[in-house]
Amino acid sequence: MEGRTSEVKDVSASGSYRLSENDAKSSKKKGEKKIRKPKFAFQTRTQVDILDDGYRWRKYGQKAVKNNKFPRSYYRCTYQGCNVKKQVQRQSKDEGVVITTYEGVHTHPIDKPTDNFEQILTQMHIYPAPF
DNA sequence: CGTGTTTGACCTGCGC
DNA sequence: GCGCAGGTCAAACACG
Repeated sequence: MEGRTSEVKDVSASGSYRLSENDAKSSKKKGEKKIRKPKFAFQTRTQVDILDDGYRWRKYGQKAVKNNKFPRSYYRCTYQGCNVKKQVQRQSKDEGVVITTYEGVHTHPIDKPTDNFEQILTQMHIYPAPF
């Protein structure tokens, strides 16, 4: 299987919901105008968990979750200054359903052209933090 | 040669 | 205080 088999129709419909990001990093100062890291959870209907959104990702770990029978994959952006984290988890009920969670925002242009996925990225840009 | 992937070990927080 | 759970990093290896 080549190419991206990512059907984000579910997301386009109404499968995108933002989660509250609790950045427990700057717990020293209080008046710090620290921007929180927006977290996005995408439900994608794909056969493979390797969702290529156009960015470079480096897997840095794989742990199993109790709620899911399948292990969760942890990815991180390899771009300097772009410490964006991505997590991919497969549904135990439906192997065809993959949950992609993006944490943080990219500070660099895409390195690879994407078809409908680029559209999704545009959508997530429309969905800023609920602040 | 560089990049990315893989697995295990390690660290921290919390519960009891 | 110890154990468990979850999460992260590092070294080595494989591949282009």
